[in-house]
Amino acid sequence: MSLRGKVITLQDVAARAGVSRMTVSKVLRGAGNISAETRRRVKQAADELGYLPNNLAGSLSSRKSRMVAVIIPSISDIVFSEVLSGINATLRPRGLQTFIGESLFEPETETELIRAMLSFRPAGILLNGGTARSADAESLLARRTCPAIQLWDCDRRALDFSAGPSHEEAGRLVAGHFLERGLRRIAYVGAELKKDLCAGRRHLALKSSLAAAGIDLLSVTCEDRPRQAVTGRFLTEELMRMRPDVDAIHFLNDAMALGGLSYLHEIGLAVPDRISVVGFNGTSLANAVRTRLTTVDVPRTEIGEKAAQALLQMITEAPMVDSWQAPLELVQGNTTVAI
Amino acid sequence: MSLRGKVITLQDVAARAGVSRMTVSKVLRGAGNISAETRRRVKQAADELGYLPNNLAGSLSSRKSRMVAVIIPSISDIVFSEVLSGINATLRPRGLQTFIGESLFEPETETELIRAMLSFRPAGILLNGGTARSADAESLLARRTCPAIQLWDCDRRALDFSAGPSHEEAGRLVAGHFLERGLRRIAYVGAELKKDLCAGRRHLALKSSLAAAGIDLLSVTCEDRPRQAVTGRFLTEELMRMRPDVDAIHFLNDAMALGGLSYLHEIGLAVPDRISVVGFNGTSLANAVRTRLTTVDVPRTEIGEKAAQALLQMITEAPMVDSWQAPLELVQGNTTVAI
DNA sequence: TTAGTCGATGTTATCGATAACAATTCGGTT
DNA sequence: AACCGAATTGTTATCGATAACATCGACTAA
Repeated sequence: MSLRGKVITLQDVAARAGVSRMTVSKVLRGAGNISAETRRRVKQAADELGYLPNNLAGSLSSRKSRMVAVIIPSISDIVFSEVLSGINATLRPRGLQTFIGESLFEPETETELIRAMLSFRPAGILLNGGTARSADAESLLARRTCPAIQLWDCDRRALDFSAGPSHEEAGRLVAGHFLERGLRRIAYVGAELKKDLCAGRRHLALKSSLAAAGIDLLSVTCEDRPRQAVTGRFLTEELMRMRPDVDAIHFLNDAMALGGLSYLHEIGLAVPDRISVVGFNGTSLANAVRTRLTTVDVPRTEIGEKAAQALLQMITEAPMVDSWQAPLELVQGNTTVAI
Repeated sequence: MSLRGKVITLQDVAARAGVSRMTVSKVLRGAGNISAETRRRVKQAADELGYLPNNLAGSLSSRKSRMVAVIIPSISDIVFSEVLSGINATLRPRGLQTFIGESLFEPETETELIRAMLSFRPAGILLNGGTARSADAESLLARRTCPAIQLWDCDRRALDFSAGPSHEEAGRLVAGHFLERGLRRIAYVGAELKKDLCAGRRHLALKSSLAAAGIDLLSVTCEDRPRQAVTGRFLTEELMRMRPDVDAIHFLNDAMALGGLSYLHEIGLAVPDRISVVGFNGTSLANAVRTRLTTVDVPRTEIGEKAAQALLQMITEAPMVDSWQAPLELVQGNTTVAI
């Protein structure tokens, strides 16, 4: 398909306004000293011609960019999309445009995205910390010419700044919750732990905290099912078959926890009296209409905001710290009605 | 913050491999006839130097791009993120990278995104059809130099191709469902209809189909609350106060329907025996663990795939049709247990 | 009057690649 | 030996902007 003819360039605007290219460039960027009259003429000419600047040329020439690359594992996961909202809300008013890529938790896809995005020489790059990073990705990042920020993970301090919770703290928090209540037959239910490294670290922290108290954590996980409600339900069924006397379960996330909850409800186990259930993320707080799940609330939007603020600081060369640890809060639910 | 020194360019690779810039360019793009030995040397030199092509320069020079711009209203809305998955899955294997922007249903934000993305001269642009489009946006699109595709809306055929359902058909489908069952006290519950034009058209189609059967649709909507479960619940409460004898409700989407459902369950109204409830999207099919809501299923992933396929065709100049209408299916639920 | 200053605009080189075409090499023909 | 065409590699111009500096006139100060 072929679309209209002539592309309007600075030169065309300059000709129409009766000035040089440079003057047009300055007017449109709001740079330099240009008289009011000339500004008016140039703007009018640009409008009349419908001039659209070519960012490829502009950024190439100035070696500056207003684009920020963001790579997250999954767009449909509300967790990441809320982090993204925080990023957008902070960057957009400052004139920076975010470009989003989805890695699907796949290291190769992430690598390709990093390559593609860096090849546009962005003003900054924000990456999710949860994915395993390929050697190629590491070396691309090592040679970057813009600030890089790690999201969602504050334990692994790889780049210029990190914003996210300590997943190890999260694991300990949940362990403490169970131990305080004197629970001892504790299980963990999760999926795709090999892909989602953060979840993996929460799991390990839970396991070792419990081990320190002489408790052996029973983990029911699988790698080939999605980290969603249906899987939570399915694995909980398995768990209850294997060990019907379990009295506490920590789920990888809230979605899986709600799935598990529905099964526990169905077989008549009272939550939290007979069995304690804890999710992760706090997404259920916003979504649930009746069921209030006990969960670890993570300030998702704020993580995005802090990351974006850090980026802005780095772009403007301001001095700064190198990480922001998101506060975690264990929120008690009222789970008597299953979903 | 200042990041390392020298940026590696084609010239550096050329020098190290002992060939000209042009040869390096050809090798790395896989173009032209280059001897195996030269290819080897060039690739090795590029690897050793850690060369990363500068897409700004490349695309500027060739006036070609491998980037595809996608603008959706909301990233956290699972509906759009599933469309996106279909797009990504189709384009990525063909070497096209998608860059995503979030318009938040705001015409000005959408306009700025269109401007920013077009100024990178992408290979194509995919836009959601649901948002009102500003005059500026229209004129930017009119002057585009790449194919443009409209997503999620097949009624308004503005661009080079449209992929999505007919929202008017959806409204009629729901009307038919109610009428077949002899229901006559019918209500509609929705939010932000001014922003989401597609929802608005579904609503109007429902209203006029019912009017044709002599039925007056009662609409309970508001503009200042999110299109989510809590709002569905809240508006359903209002509705039931205003008109307790209502026997059918169509909700803007599944999330709102589930919110409404929980309230109906709470006040003891049996669904679907006493009152019929229909959602929209079919997202509940995947998410619900126990509650199966009656809903209009939209093939979200497939919409993304069809749109991406059309784009690929246009890029390669192949002849083509100008729209794909997504099939809709009204799926019966088993709603006896509220969420 | 004359240099100095400032504001407004223009000139030239450059950013890092690719297109289009030119040049070279080389084995095979006649 | 001279020539030819295919395969390979190089040269030059260009993409559309911006940086850095040059210019020019008007106005001020000595």
